[in-house]
Amino acid sequence: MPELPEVETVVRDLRQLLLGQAIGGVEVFWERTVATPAPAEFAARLAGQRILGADRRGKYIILRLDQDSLVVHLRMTGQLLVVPLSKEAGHEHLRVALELSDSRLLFVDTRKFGRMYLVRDAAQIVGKLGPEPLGSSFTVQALAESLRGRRGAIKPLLLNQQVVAGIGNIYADEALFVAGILPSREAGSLAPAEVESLHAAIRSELARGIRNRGTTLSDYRDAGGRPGEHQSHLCVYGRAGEPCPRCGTEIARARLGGRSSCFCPHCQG
DNA sequence: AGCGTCACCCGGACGC
DNA sequence: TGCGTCCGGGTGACGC
Repeated sequence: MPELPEVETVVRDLRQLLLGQAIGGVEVFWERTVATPAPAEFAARLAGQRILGADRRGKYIILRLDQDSLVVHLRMTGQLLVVPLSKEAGHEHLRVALELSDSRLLFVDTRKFGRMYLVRDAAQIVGKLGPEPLGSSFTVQALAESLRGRRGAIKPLLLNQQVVAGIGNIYADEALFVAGILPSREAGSLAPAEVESLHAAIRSELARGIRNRGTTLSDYRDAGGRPGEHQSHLCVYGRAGEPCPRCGTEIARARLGGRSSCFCPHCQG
């Protein structure tokens, strides 16, 4: 499932593969994948534009074009695949296909959650996101400021993209484990040293995920069709009932804000 | 404003 | 085996 490290990996690949290519024909097989504008306008406006850049903001992929930005969110099961023109285009769960100068860019998405937005300015989609967790504006002070006075649990707050852009369920659980903080802790009650640990853990866990080219739990592939390798490094996510890798206590699971959270009751007590 | 809940999807895991 | 049911993941809409 594409979280920030997977998206970062995809963007790096797209930058290698797509820059300078012009968009030709566009086919939309699942209309709802194109969130804006309507599919007919989407295809007409894309045609003829060149791809000038590929960037990431939070979990959004931004392809910078001559006139517009094509903003893509993969959600759970979306994949952007670059395939040679010579290869036949058919693909299971193919939602959108862009014909380029010397390849095809395919949006494949089994569960149909992923979305594409064609907009003049990417800020229309990503403008309200919080700071990049690996960027210089995400400081200990910025995190402390976001937590101040919050009565809700820390875990759901970490998933709030306006607090920090790009933390998903996997990395939220892992960062809280590394920082030794229970997911149910009241966010505003964290001591300064805990905020500092959490800040460091968020950055180190995301960086580690990127180094491993992302987490592959089921069907994630990067733009070259390869799975990531980070899943074997996870300490608590998806391991309820198994022993904690640090102390051996059984990993527990709880529901917070409608999401499942895995944690070690001893290390995170 | 902040916090919780739900809809959107469907493959896979599970129970019978 | 085959059928039914539930779960999960990110985001935005909605209600309190």
